[in-house]
Amino acid sequence: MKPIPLAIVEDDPIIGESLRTFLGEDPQFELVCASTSMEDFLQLLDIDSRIAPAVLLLDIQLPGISGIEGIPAIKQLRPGIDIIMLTTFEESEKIFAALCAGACSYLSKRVSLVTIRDAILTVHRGGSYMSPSIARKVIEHFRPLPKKVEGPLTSRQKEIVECIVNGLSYKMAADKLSISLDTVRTHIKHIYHVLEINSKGELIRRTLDKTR
Amino acid sequence: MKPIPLAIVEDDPIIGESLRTFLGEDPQFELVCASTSMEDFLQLLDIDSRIAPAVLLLDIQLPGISGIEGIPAIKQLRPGIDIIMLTTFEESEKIFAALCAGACSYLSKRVSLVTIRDAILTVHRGGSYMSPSIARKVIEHFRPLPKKVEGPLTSRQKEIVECIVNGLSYKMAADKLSISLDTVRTHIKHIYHVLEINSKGELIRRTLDKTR
DNA sequence: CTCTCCTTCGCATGAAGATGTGATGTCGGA
DNA sequence: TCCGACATCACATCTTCATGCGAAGGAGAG
Repeated sequence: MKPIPLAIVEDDPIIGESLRTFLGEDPQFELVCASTSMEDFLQLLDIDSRIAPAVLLLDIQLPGISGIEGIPAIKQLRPGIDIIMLTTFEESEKIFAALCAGACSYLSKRVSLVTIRDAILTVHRGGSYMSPSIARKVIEHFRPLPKKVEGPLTSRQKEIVECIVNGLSYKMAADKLSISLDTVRTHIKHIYHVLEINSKGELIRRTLDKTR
Repeated sequence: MKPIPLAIVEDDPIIGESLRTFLGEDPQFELVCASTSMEDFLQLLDIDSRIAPAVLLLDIQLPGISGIEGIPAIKQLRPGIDIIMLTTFEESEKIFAALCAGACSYLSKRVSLVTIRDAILTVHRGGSYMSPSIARKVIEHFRPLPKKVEGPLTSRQKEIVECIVNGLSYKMAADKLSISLDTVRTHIKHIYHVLEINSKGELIRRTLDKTR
């Protein structure tokens, strides 16, 4: 098992030192880089392409460019890198923003070094750490369709629409639903009247807009 | 602290019994309902509106209507309910589908009863349980815009596409852009070739999918 | 300067869609 | 039992699309 190339960006000297010591001595990791600011880190990655950490421990609160703001740049320089955010406080909004920006996990700095070590291993295996509250927020965010705008269409009509939106022609829809082409036409006519539209394009747009 | 009204839908008699016993004896919970099928559970909720569990333990694999399939109906009858999926195997795809459908957490049946109890409490406090692997999938799913898919279209072609997606016919697009109908056709032909599609519908879908 | 890409336009044909009129059969409520 | 909503099918007509072929002028690269 090759050691996991690891990078740390942390401006707090005490926490930084403790991370470097603990993780640096662990043969599972190879500490390839330890910066105290986003600027330094980005410059390092830019000038030396050999520095290719697999996992990055990143302080969310940094002087200058913050951890969150730096994520896009990091991802551009090292697309495959897994980023674990280190947070002093569990500020939901910021952690959430970090996840959106491209972080794949986060940890409170108050957790034990062993936990951090385990988190790195987990992330490197393709997993992710998430606290219950953040997990809930994430779930609810990526599923913003609890209130389904009840379409005034009958169930059969919805089936027709689904076929059309999925790219089927009238003929193909007719085959799929085992009805005649003319019946499909009739349904479409009714649907257009109800929705007050008059083209396939509008139907697709309308449906796609509401679904998501 | 009032006990948390709890419901269980689990067809496995052994697991169901162990859940009912352990959770039923815990004063933190009030077991208001324990069904062995989705059909039974939905009927119960439908005929007796007094049954209002705050948290539902739901087996993902049920005879008849599965746990996942039943979630929308459950949410319709009891919109505020928090659903914890119980899974025998950690089938990523199914768990993911469940989360999409409206579950807010999940647990392997192999975890301890204490863990299940804690999960219920966590979920009821507004949190969520997620395993590392699922957490990672979720994060990556709801953030599908790390690589901005640069449309391989020329600026003129993008104008054409915009017209079409906005519901204009070729004729209307031609008027709007002050070019001839045949020119619009030509552009569309090129666009179709480049995008490897062959219908207006696909163009609209593709464009709408990428934009958001 | 030649070559390629982009934009513009024309013509032609067959397929797909939009829309009107009309008909039959089922099902559930008034 | 009659009516209305829904689903099914047919025929007709006109519009819109998809797609092939061909062509000309301008901008930029080599």
